[in-house]
Amino acid sequence: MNIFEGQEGNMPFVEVVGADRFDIGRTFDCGQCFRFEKIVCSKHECEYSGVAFGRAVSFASDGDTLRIYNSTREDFERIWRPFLSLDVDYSEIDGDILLHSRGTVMENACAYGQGIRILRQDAFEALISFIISQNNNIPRIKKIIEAICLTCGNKIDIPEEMRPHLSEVSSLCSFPDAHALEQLGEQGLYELKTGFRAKYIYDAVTKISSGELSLVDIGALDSTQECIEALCRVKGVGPKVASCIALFGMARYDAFPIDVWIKRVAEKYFSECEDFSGEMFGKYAGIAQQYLFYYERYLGGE
DNA sequence: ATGCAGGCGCGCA
DNA sequence: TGCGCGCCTGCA
Repeated sequence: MNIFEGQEGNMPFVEVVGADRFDIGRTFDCGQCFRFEKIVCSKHECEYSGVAFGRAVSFASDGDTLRIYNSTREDFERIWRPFLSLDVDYSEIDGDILLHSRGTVMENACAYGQGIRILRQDAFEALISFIISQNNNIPRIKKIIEAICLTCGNKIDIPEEMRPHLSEVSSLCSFPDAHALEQLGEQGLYELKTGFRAKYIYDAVTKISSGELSLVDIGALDSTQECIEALCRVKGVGPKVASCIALFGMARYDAFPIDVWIKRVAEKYFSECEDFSGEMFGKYAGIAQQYLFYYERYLGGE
């Protein structure tokens, strides 16, 4: 994997050549993050852009070349390489998953989802986003998150050359911190159409800003099970949401979120298993889950 | 129109 | 301890 830097007017970019098992489209379209959109009229084969870690960024691919717009080399090393998990060996992971789950279902799912990367998102953003996701659909989840960012996130300045790489729906605001959300109050959160989740979000942000709950500490706990239990102390966070936060916000690859799609997978293909759980799939169960989820949801399992 | 969308909390045996 | 129901809202 070779890294190059370049410049378009005032906009720096980084080019990554030869990234193995990395598919932008699948990574950003598999439902793990809510602030990235496909750029329809892109001059690249595939391009997704959005906001993460307080920066507007665009990821564009042509063959095995990935271009990251509006990023310096330093940003790439510090933010985008870990965010995209480009330092993780997915051939080893896929090998381990297939070792644990022999059979055509997992083999097909693994092939179909080839190139999906579990992003390392900001843990706080993941906490709030997945509280919002409960009993909800993806377009509305995205709408609510955008409204939250627009209301109390910080405006992000971008070089003019970045414009064509951004989606119109992007508010160009950072995801707010716990303090900013707390200022909104439960009522303010409710007015952003969060519905019955307003009290859950408010409980989360008050626990975070008071220091009662530390995502850094939770992320450092020994076992993923402990992480999930600690996250479940927030109202409105149950096993599924906590597993998503651990998987997508803390790189706990053994966290295994069980949602309706995975329940369908369990019934359809693993009905003979008495105790279907993440433990069947080994230390990368969460990534196996993502393959199965993507396979069932976007291919209908056929 | 009614059911549903990547769940969870609560009340009730 | 376990299970069923109601929930904000928008969309088909």
